[in-house]
Amino acid sequence: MAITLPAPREAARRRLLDVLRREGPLARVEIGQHLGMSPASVSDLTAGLLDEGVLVSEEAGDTGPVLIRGRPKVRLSFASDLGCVIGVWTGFNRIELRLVDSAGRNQASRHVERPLRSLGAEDLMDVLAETISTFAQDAGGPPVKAIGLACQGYVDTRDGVVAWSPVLGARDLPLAAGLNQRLGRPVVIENDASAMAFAIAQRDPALRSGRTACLMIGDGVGLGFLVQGELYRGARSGGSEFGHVRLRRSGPQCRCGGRGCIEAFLADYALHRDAQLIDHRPAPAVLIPSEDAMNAIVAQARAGDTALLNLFREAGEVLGDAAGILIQTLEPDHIVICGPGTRAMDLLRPSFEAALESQTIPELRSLATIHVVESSMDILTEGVVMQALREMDLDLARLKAA
Amino acid sequence: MAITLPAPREAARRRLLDVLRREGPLARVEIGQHLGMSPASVSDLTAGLLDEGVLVSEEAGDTGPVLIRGRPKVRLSFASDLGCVIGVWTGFNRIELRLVDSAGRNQASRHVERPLRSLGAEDLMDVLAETISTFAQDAGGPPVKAIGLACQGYVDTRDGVVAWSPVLGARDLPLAAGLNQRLGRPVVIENDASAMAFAIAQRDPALRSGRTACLMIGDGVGLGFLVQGELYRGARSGGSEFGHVRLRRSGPQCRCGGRGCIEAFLADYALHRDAQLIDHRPAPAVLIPSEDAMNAIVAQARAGDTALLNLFREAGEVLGDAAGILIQTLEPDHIVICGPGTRAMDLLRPSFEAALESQTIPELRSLATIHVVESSMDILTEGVVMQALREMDLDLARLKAA
DNA sequence: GATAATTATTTCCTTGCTCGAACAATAGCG
DNA sequence: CGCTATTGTTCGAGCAAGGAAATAATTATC
Repeated sequence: MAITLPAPREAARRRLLDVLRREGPLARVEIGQHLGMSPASVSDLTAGLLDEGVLVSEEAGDTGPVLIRGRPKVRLSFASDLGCVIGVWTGFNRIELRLVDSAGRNQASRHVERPLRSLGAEDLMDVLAETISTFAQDAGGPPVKAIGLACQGYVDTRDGVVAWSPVLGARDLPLAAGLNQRLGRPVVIENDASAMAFAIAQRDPALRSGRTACLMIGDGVGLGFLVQGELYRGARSGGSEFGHVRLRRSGPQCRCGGRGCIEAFLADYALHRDAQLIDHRPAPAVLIPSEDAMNAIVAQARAGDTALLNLFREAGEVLGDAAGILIQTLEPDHIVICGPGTRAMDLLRPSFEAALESQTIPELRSLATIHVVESSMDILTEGVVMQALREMDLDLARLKAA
Repeated sequence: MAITLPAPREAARRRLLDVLRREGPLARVEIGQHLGMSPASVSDLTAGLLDEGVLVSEEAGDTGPVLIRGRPKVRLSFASDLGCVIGVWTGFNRIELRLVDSAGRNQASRHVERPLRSLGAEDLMDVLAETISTFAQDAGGPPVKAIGLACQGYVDTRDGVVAWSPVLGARDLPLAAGLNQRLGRPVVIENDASAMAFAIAQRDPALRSGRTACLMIGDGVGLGFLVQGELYRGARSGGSEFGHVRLRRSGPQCRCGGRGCIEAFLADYALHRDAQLIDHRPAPAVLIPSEDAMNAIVAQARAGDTALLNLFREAGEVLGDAAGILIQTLEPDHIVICGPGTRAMDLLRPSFEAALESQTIPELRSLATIHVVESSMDILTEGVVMQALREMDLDLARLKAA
């Protein structure tokens, strides 16, 4: 029963479903233009997918009055009965959830305040599984076919293992298998910065060509690196732990245990902590400050608080150094700075640009376009859902039946 | 006359010639095993190449008595009349040359002492062209079909332009075109660290799988990064300028104009200069010290000179930091440390390992195998020759006629 | 309302790559 | 002198992909 498709066919199928999910319902000719294939080949491919019930032809009448003459386009879209996918992001004390149908359309979302760190491995997985299934039940709708989960730390995507995560307090945690066991659905896990990089690149075609290094600033600092729109995978199929590169030998404390890591200057918890220290207040108990608390710090700095301005100046400098390292190492076409940390980009920018300029070769620096993408963490779930959907693509017909 | 091969055929041809050059004469079945193709397909491919005169069948008798039964293997090899390729490396005050036949066998080599920095663009290219053609004449033998040149700096391989090189004192120098014009032969240029990485990986199959970051220490410090045996290419098809990543904000002067770059601690010129300064001698006039001078410094340190030991300790620390950044950014399977600078590896190693350990996550660090490959600069010409040969592979038949 | 124009899709055919199966060639071995 | 092991060749099938032309489905225009 398991129909094994030949490799080229399979790759073509993937590309087709990718473009259809990204660009919405498309006619066969349009798919052909996107993929650089002849309409004949597209017809051939789509025939199989229509046959399997993965795709459906759009009803003729629902596009309203047609203004061009000629035979009207028949757009193809994902079948509505393919089921849904849940995307999850686990922060330090928050879980973001999102339900998406197989075409990539958002159906429901929620976020839950819940500290995860103190839990052991089994409890952690229990809590996650329960949160996810509650969300699925509340959302109702079509059955959930797969789960994608983004989390901080060094994630082995292929084997579904969180190899290292200071936030989850985990080492070699077989998270995908554990959740799969509890939920009875396939689970894909991914580093959160990689997921965000992927999601952002889905929205901007320019970022899908060439090499894109995506620095996410938020609870921590992470890097997602894309080559021709695909996530770069290292030796253990994870992303990098760029946030824990040590840039100042005797810098502030990082939650990884080291000192002077990039994120020890830029992450929300670091900025919040150092802001408290400036005011001679005790270091805060909550490691992850609220959005309001962060906004307050930024506002105070914008009002002219010199000590805080200094803090952001130094953070910007570290960001510039980090971007400089990426430029001199990876020779990227695009540098994207994203995540909640971009809320203070106006404060970071002067020192960021100065640092970047002082340590990169102009010939290399000028190749890389700097993009600042203001993005909250909920886009993350979008990214990891995309990943899960792509993983499913080859099994859609089978999953439909299940 | 220009026979355009379809893309898959072309790729298959490349792979076949690659493996034949690397593994020496091979029978069709053996090629099939290396490439994972059926003998039938290999026969089909080689038929064309034999027809064009690119390959020849080995004479039957010259393997001596056959000890296995069955139809004897007929090994295929590159035709001997395909001509040669010259590989060149330009150092600060030295030019290395090497003549190689199309099968990759070394035929002659030479090195010339010649400072290149003070020359202008035109003079530089004149000198190089003259040196190359003199070498070709002296070496005699089959006609030279192409030239591969490795040089320091940021090299755009696709367009053949040296975008930036403090050693050559060049900016946007169209070196490949200039030499092509003077020599009438196709010229391929490459960053020297990339060329060395490629050459080293040709010798060790392990380095051709997964991701290999190759740090070359010598006149300067460079990085060659390989993914599945192929050189990583950035936005402008060059490698990186990793040697000019600034690791210490107020470190020693670098020849790029900045301060605290990786190579300002590790390159021969930097170690030599700082050794002179320790002895309160004036900074040396010659920027690139001789091999003897470097050996003397190393010997003096090994004898217990504390100031020099300190110098190497600090250099090792920077090397560890550099490797740490690579590990946390690229998640490589292999880190190779190579080049003349490995002569002092015993002095660098303790602080190298301490620094590496103190700033990398164990889960990531343990993935990467550290290789120290003692290699002088002449292996470089090998690497760039390989590149040039590969560039030629599609035109071999045409070049044979020319 | 008939006809022309236009666009989408399908059908059919060709090309090119790869592989499996059958077959030829060759040499050791009993 | 068969038998067997191994290599290499030939031929045909299968498959992907593209192009030409036929077909289908509309709308604009007269």
